[in-house]
Amino acid sequence: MLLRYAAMLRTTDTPVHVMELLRGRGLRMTPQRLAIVAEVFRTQGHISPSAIARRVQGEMPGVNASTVYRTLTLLEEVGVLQHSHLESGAEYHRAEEAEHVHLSCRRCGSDDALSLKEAAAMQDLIRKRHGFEADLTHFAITGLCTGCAAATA
Amino acid sequence: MLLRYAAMLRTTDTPVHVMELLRGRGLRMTPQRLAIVAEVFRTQGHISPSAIARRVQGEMPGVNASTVYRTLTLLEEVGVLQHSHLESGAEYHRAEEAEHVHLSCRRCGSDDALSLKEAAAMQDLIRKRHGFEADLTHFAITGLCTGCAAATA
DNA sequence: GTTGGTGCAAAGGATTTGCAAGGTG
DNA sequence: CACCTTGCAAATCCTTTGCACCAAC
Repeated sequence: MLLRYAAMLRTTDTPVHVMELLRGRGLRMTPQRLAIVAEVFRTQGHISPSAIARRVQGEMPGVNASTVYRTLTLLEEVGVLQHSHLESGAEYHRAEEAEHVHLSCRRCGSDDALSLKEAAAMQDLIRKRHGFEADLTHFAITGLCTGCAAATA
Repeated sequence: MLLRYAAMLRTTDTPVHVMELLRGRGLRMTPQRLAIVAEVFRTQGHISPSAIARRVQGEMPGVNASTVYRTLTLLEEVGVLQHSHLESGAEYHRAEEAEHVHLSCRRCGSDDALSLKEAAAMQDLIRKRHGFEADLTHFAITGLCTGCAAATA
């Protein structure tokens, strides 16, 4: 079964090292996990657990939602994935793309990102006054994008 | 029925103007709404819908959870309450206390707040580069408080 | 073969909705 | 006495869990 999906490793840019990472911990790579990782990695930005479940089930019928949830939790513990809280709820993305600070417009829904430099400046500001080490990537920042701010004013 | 709870208006600092606000829109003040507003106003900081339901039902048995949800939505539309997204989910608070930027420690759960001045500085930073009008109060900011940051390092 | 994983079914919890009965202004 | 509100019950959603069977290594 696993062999049928091995090709996916190359064609969809799913990192081979995920498999090694799991094996190193005595865990196993299964077709389901492969499909789930591939789905998240293939996604630009973020994707919700239920959306992942829907898509994965589309290409690999029979995959249970509980498997998706268990896998996402596992992959986050292992450090492959990470989730953030957006207006729509929890959303997953590759851990490497975690250095995003989400700016989501509450009016048009557009999604921008703060640069690392800006994020660092904000962190410094918070650290200086509160000694608080902020993780600005975990929650989004809502507001109005340029266009909507102008339209509203 | 309503009269029995009128005293609450004075004893618990529930704003009388809420009643007037509702009446001005052709809406009605009911004992249930009064109890819900009082519960949120009595709370330091924020409180979840389910917690409100639990407490209100404690002092006024029979109040249905659906009433709580409908009331919270209504009171937010009217501008009396507002909700933010914290680690635990959505939480309500009086609209006047909205100028909080929540700093919640992911390790010990402590909850600090950014001052208006700091929040403004951060908003400026974001506005300059992105033209994005950030509302830093809607989502919390996670991270590690001073104590936990030291313990972790 | 071990041991970890998956599907299935059921349980939970948080919200939402339709509707008839009830209360407010 | 209109018409807004509530309670009730049912229906969704999303997520979690227990367990027997199955598959990865």
